[in-house]
Amino acid sequence: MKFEKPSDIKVLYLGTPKIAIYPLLALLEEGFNVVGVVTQADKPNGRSGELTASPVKKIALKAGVPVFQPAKIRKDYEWAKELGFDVIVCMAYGQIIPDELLKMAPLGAVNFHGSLLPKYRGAAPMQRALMNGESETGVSLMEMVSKMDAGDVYETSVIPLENVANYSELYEKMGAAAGEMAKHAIFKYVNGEVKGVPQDESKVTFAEKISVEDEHLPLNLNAKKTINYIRGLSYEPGAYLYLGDKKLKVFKASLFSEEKAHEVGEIIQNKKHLLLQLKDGVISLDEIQLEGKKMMAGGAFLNGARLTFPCYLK
RNA sequence: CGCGGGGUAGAGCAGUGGUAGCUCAUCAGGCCCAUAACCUGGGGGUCGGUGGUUCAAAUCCACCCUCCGCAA
Repeated sequence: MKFEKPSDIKVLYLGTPKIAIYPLLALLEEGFNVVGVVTQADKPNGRSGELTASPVKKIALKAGVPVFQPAKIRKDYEWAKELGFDVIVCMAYGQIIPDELLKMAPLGAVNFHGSLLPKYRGAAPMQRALMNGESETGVSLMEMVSKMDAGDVYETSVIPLENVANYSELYEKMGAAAGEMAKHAIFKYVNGEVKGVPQDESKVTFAEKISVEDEHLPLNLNAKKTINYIRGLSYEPGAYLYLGDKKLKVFKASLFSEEKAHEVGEIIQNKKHLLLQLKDGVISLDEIQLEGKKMMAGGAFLNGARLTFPCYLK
């Protein structure tokens, strides 16, 4: 059975954060018949505690698409039976989707994943790729199967990382790439025009979720790895070190010199740059934020910090 | 009523009742082969807002606005 045009195809879309709006917008723009959007429940936002709808929900409401927000989709998916859809498209939904629900889509279920599979399966592929200093990553359109991120890959789009400043920038690029792919790839997929390629199990790696401990910048890495580590966590959630008992987040760092004249973790006195000694060189902390303060340049921080030397970060 | 830290010169900060300061930036001049270095001098602030206490408030009290960290 062939579909003549996107409007003949009934799509159930699953997604939650900002990055997941790109494929949804692309599908809507192309004229797909999006019969439902599934997203995480509204959550209290920040200090105010106001309930806030997910970015994907906002788009769905604006487009007049019915929204479903099961607290636990593992148990709560009966509503989907009456919906009647041909295909499931997913990106960053945030819950594991039960096989029974996947099977409800006669033409299959696909997911946009933020890595070049089989590398970086899991929760934080973009951050891990940057932290590991990869030269490229990308987005993969893959079949959803019960094993996480293990399905056949239909299409990939490569994103070079050389000029990507940080995770936030990659996040935007990844979203845009997924959106571009969604414009044509879903239509080809439902018409059976693309062939799934099984993942090479011997090349599988995992990108574990970023934990609270991960956010604490380790000082035993070399300068290059440290800079990449910071890059992978910037601007959200931000890698931090302790200055006294306060957290000092570092959003951007650069190599300053290869000197090894001080102790690892020591701040080196300098008028313009906030310099940190590492085991194989000195890095400049260019954009930082002290707990309770705004983000600022390292030099600006030095103007008012009144540090007493020697001073250490840990 | 989740916990907590801020809002003082363009930037970053100090200053808890008595004529508003520091570092950087900026402007002028000087030194120097030269300089982002150094020296001298200058400009720039109704101290988030409103009300109150006081002879006197950036500083104490009340309320409000606003920014941020943690936790969710």
